[in-house]
Amino acid sequence: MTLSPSSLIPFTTTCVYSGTFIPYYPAMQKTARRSRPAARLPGRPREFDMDTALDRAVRVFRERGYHATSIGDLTAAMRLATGSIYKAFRDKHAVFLAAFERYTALRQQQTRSAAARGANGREQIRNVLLSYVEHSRGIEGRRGCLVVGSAVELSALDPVVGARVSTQLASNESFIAGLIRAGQADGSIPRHVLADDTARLMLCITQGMRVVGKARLPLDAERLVGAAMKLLA
Amino acid sequence: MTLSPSSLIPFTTTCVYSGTFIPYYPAMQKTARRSRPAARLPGRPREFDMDTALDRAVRVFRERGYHATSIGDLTAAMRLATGSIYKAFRDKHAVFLAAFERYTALRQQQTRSAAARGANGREQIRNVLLSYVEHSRGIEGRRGCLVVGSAVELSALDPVVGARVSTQLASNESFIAGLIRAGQADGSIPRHVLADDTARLMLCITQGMRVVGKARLPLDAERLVGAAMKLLA
DNA sequence: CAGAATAGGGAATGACCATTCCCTATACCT
DNA sequence: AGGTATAGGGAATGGTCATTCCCTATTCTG
Repeated sequence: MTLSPSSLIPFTTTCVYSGTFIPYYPAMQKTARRSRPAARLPGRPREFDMDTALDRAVRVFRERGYHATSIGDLTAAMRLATGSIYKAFRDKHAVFLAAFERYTALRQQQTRSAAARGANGREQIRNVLLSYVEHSRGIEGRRGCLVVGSAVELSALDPVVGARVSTQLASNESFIAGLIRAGQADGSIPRHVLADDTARLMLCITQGMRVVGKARLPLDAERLVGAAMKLLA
Repeated sequence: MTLSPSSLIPFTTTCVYSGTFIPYYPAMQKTARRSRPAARLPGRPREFDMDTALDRAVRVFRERGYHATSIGDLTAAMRLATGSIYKAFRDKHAVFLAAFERYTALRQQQTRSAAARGANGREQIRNVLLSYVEHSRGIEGRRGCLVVGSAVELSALDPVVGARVSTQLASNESFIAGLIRAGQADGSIPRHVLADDTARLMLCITQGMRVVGKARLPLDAERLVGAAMKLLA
């Protein structure tokens, strides 16, 4: 699969992934929306755990990006044979999208639970920022963020991934905006703070930390967040 | 040229580009450090303009990244035949490095000249931030930043590019730190502002804007920079 | 136990890509 | 004009990659 040749404007790409995304999964098992225990599907049951396999795919895609990851890299990381991958996913692109979903679901969970540990809006934002620094630092930071990676490597070439990335960023931003407004309601953040502008700026800060962390510059959580909290003054 | 397979830690890559970087350029012409007019080098002179060709390469690499850019994409963009590219550069990697240098030189120039239009440290920083937003917005923003792209796509896989990226980010950061200190000296920025911490945070902001802009979220210069200037309060 | 349906695994396939080869063209020098 | 040195350009090459094929294995149904 090749995504298309050069020039960006006019965007004359003959892109395969233009239409609505259909989550394929040939004979998807275990994701049944039925009541538990899930009614057995016909045929031999899948032997590997989908989430475990996707976690491994996530790791490779985070480290190598989309284009530098070969099916061979995926078979090694996911511990599946070529045929098995193509039995479970339409193609490499589908593996990537599934990995992306898995990644964002886990990250969203981590961010929300960091926020939940704060007593008021202000502390919740501080915790979210601290959590971002921790994920952008050291080994974890070097591994990279799949959203940032997709934004940079694929947004302009692949409309499907581009849409997912935008959705994810918008969701992150509005989560922060919500925390700011909550803080204004509970009195921990002054009324004169512009929630939307500040949230967008904080989105830039968090995504920027992932870039800086990937480039191995050291990030100090207390110092960085300490400075950033001025935005809520 | 393939950069290496999977796992990041331990980083067992057999990377070709580990050693010191030698700027190759087989029979580099015109970059002669001699006095003008440059003494003619032996053989047929190069017909194309190196900077023009590199600007075109920069554009492709910004839009498509390193791995998704084929030699065919480069020949089309640079308007050179395959053989001519390999006559002028060792390989694709060398084209990329030359393009990277060209890009960072131009960007540095643009940023410094934006700063120069400010009357004091505070206004210089405002101008730098405004300039970053303008470059991260719209068509230019969608085209992306080669430094951010390299950080995300190559830093972990390619030590040579990784080092260049880190150097560039560090240079951007210390430029900002310098402006903060200048502002404190000229009285436009309070003494209690922590120059280094604030500069690092502003580095995150600028790099984050490139990510957000690449994902096509709209960026409003006045609103974003208005919020960011609180960091200098 | 036969049949249907799907998973596991690995070899085969066809396309594409980075790089090299080689022939031609153009400069300078004597 | 002949020699040397390099550039221009495009065809040939060898390797890699995504994808398909096909054979085997395992489950459920009747």
